[in-house]
Amino acid sequence: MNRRSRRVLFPRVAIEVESETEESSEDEEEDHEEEPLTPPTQPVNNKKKAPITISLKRVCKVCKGTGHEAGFKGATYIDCPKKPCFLCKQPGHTTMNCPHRVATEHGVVPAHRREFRGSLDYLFERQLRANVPMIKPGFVIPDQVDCAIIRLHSRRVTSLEFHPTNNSILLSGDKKGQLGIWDYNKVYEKTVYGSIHSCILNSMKFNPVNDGSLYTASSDGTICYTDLEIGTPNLLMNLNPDGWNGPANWRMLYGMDISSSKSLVLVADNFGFLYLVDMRSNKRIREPVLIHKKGTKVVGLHCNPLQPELLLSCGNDHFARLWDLRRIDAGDSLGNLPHSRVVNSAYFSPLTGTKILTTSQDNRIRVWDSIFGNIESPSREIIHSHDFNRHLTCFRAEWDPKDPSESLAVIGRYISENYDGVALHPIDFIDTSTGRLVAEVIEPNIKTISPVNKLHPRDDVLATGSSRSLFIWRPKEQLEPSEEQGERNYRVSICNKQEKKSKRAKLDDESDEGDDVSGLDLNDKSKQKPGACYKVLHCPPSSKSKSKK
DNA sequence: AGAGGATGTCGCC
DNA sequence: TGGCGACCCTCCTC
Repeated sequence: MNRRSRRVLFPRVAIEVESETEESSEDEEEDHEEEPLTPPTQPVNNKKKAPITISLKRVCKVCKGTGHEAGFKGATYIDCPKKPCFLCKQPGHTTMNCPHRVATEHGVVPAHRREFRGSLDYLFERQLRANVPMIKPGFVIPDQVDCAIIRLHSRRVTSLEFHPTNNSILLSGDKKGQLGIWDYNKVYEKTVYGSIHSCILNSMKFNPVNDGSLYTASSDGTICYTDLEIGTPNLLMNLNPDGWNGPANWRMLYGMDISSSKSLVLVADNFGFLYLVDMRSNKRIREPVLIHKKGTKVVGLHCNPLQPELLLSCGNDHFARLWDLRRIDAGDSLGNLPHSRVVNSAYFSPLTGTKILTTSQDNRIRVWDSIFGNIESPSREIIHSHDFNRHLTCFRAEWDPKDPSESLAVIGRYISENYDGVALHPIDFIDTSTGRLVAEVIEPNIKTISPVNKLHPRDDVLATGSSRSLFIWRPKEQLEPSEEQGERNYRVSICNKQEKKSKRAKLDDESDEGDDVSGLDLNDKSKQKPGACYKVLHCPPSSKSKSKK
């Protein structure tokens, strides 16, 4: 086709310009000013082509309407006013002035006091209530990055687990199926096993009788059992023995837990089925059981810490479900916990196992105070921004296993806040008994969202997976005081491309530690060195200057 | 610096 | 029930 005929066939182009002369100061319109806009001449032979309209009006990126704009203005995001609030999902206001955003109570919707008291309530009062401490201790918040490992993984982190006996070992799984092992007390001691799985490592659990080995479940449809010293995976179960036969047949494993008293590995797939594998014989026992709506993903499984027969599952059918492992059959759950959208996670409380904490895509964290009562509605709903699934690992609120009152939970936040001109996504510590936001933890160098968080079972330590990097947080008061106010050193190890690049530049003979670089931005790749100890500006949540307009 | 791609859920037909 | 487009405050690579 020559140039001439191309022009003839091209549809008519109309141009709309902003009518009212706005205070068009620095805006991008000037770019268009001199453009030789296609002339709407020669409308020959273009009857069938719809005219193209080029609009120079300010258009909202979200609703395409005029008169307003949505998007980032500096570090503050402006919502489209025509959409319901992005946080609480209610119409009539935007996230910026959502009452749940600025209130420390974070939007708690308590359940009505129930008059009904069944026999299980009495059982709870008689046998378990005495073990539940009534006085809540002060929370210790790990709010200062102590060390970090940048780009340990080549894809985003999907799961984290602390070693059950070695206090400073953190395991991490990623979207590629790789397994990272990091001793954060010796920051530069890290290993990545690249051939455990072929895609997303969704869940990992230690063998309760051998803490040197790990069970992992993956979207490749396998469970692997790996000795951490050797790193060679042993295939325990493979749901796709015939390879790829299209998405309708490819089975992926998500939720996994271990019932140590029954010596079982419990794992569930993306079609709603639960599989039971005996840990002694490494054989599957009984047929898979449909525990959620057929064809929907079961994303979480959790065994009750005190009652070995109780299992909690959650999934994409908008339910968390309670099961009795002694008689588990399709449709025969002990209880169903309804949600309005997908349930990302559901956990029993870590000590007594009598509470349930769930995270749902509807931007709500729900708490059931007693599994023995009426569980049709939660005791509390806590509004919290975590509605995002694509591109990111799902957000999950997790209990602090050290909190004797079983009320503190940690969860990353999707929505950003403007901290001194930088958009940061905090990690929230929430008192689930009141919904109060106990702390929002940030670090100016972590500019990516931190959906994966794990609190240490014994130490006051928080591990965070953010994009491909890992961070270890400790309470400020437990760290050495800073030399200058507002600044602190933390140890950083940088991996992957950066490491290779640095080796090429013959920097690898430099000392691993003590390489202070003042005011370094970890995102500024040109200034990075491997194994350096960076001095960063500390921006504590208490002294942050949130700009709330 | 900016475009493009990977990616999961949901509602509509 | 299945296909498809919309969602839309990501993050990485080229």
